[in-house]
Amino acid sequence: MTSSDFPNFKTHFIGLLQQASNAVTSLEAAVSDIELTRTKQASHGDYSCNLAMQLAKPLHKSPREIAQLLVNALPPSTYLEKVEVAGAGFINLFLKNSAKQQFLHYILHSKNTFGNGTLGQGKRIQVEFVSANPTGPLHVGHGRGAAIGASLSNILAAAGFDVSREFYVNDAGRQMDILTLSTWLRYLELNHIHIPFPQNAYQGEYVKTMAQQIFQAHAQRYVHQPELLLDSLPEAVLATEMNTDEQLDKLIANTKKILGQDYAYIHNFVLTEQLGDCRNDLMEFGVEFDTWFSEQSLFDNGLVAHAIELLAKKQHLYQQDGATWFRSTNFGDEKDRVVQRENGQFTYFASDIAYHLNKFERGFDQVINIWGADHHGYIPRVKGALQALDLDAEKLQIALVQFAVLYRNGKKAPMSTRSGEFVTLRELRQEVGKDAARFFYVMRKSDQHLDFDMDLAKSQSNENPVYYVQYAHARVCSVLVQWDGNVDDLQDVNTEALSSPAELALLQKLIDFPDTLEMAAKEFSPHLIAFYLRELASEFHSYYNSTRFLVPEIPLQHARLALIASIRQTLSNGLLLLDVSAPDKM
RNA sequence: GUGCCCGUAGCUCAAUCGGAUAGAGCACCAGCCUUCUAAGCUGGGGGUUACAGGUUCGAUCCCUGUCGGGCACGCCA
Repeated sequence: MTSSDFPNFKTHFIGLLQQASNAVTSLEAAVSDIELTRTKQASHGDYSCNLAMQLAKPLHKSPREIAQLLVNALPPSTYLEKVEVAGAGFINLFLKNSAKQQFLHYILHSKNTFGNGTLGQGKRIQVEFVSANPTGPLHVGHGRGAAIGASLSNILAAAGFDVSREFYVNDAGRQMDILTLSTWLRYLELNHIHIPFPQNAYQGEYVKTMAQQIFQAHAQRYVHQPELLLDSLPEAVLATEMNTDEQLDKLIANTKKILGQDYAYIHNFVLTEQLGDCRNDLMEFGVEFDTWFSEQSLFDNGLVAHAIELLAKKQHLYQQDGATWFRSTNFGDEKDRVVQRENGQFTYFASDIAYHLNKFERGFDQVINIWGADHHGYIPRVKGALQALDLDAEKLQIALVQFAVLYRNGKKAPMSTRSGEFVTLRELRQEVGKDAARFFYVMRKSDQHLDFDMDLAKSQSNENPVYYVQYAHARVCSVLVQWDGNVDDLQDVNTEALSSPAELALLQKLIDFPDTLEMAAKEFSPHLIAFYLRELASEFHSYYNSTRFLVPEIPLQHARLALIASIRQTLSNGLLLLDVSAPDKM
């Protein structure tokens, strides 16, 4: 038997049920998408089908009666032990033990490709995630998007998609100007020039670090005329504190005027610095991108103006109060949106339209944005813009990740980048470790709120579920080392001896892996992989405690070793999807 | 005020997009190491799925309402 000729049981049985359905009912009454689910109880067989219940109404017969007709019409299968009608009209399928036992050959031949599927059919899919403003270190909230995006990308790749990972760099906006100003003010302080530091500028220590770097490299090179900085700001303000947006904007404008060409240097320095830090941080978290896409480049290449012109040409824009508006209400948005301000500047939305147009022009079959839940109100206008440009908005799918609320010392911790009071992703990694953090993040469904208790995460780092899974992997490795044989020799051994309930349950669990992976890809749900791994590890640990593997009877020993080697392979493949290591020893 | 998300065991979360007796972990109680790793295993108590109706063979899931929590509602990014 080779790895490629093993059928997907689920697909195989759905095909048989489809044939039975065609024999029993007419085309118009037929159910288009036959569902086959795994059973929760062994007495219900391995797979269950509710087709008969769905056909009860159109056929005007009782579900059990239809179920029996379907069973009678079911073509024979070499993998089926028996088929039963049960309960309200379920059709329960029982897999032959031999089919389960032989599945191990498939796993051991497939090795690290076991679980991979063809759902994606090589379609090009882009996943954009994190895309945090490069104005400070990533915090634990960004970590969640990073972990989910990276794991989902891996899952989609395993499911047969051609995945491109992208980080959208917001390097063109006001936030970058505020960071530039903040750094310059700190730099001036190092030159003993003290100007009140605005409350709403970036307070973090990392700003001082960057100022220090500039100071060390260039001394007083960028001091210029700081006395002009406070021009047109009322004296009264200076006496107290600066904390309004208008004051901040005035400071930025003055800074640009004073520094002239040198403004670009500082701006570029802080951007490069923060982006480098971000890239490094993510890399250490196991998250890498194929493309870092610059927002500024959209302006530099005229793509923003081009996108807006295109909308104008298609009659979706109008002028009001001196600004240019996009009629997004025509596409389900609750109000129209400004794309170009009265002062001629394009809005963030305008560059986002250009960005999404560009994504589509790059020819992706599907585009996924992983956004924080606070952006949900933004979806209708972006999809609306795509529709207005006569693009297929269905190709864009937005996966919302709910907020992570951080608790520290039993209290809600602030997470504002501006104030500088936040727990960074780097701190989290150092305190609980990369593996534990990555696993912890995907242990929850992404559209569920996440309570992140730092104290718990730290104190329980030894009880984190990730160690439970890794421990199962290490245990198998340990047994195989003591067996002292070649694992490849187990690929085709006779596995008929695996007949205990625990062994058959484990076999079925392994068979579930490809289906679980496909489901995770379809539903954008990495948490399914994490839960699957924990369940598989649980069944293994239980089996480990009840059964000896290195028994004298060689056929039995080899069969059991083939089973645990397959478990190890599956754990390893699953952990790899989450970028969690699979250690040989613990 | 309007819109979106959510409410499941003491706590943190699942439940294969409407299926059979709603499941795990933590915590609590009682056991298991001279045998392949005890970061493990076995057993136990824990629930009116926020509440009230509705839809149907069948509802944690779909619809309506109430209560409670989060988020978003800018010519900010």
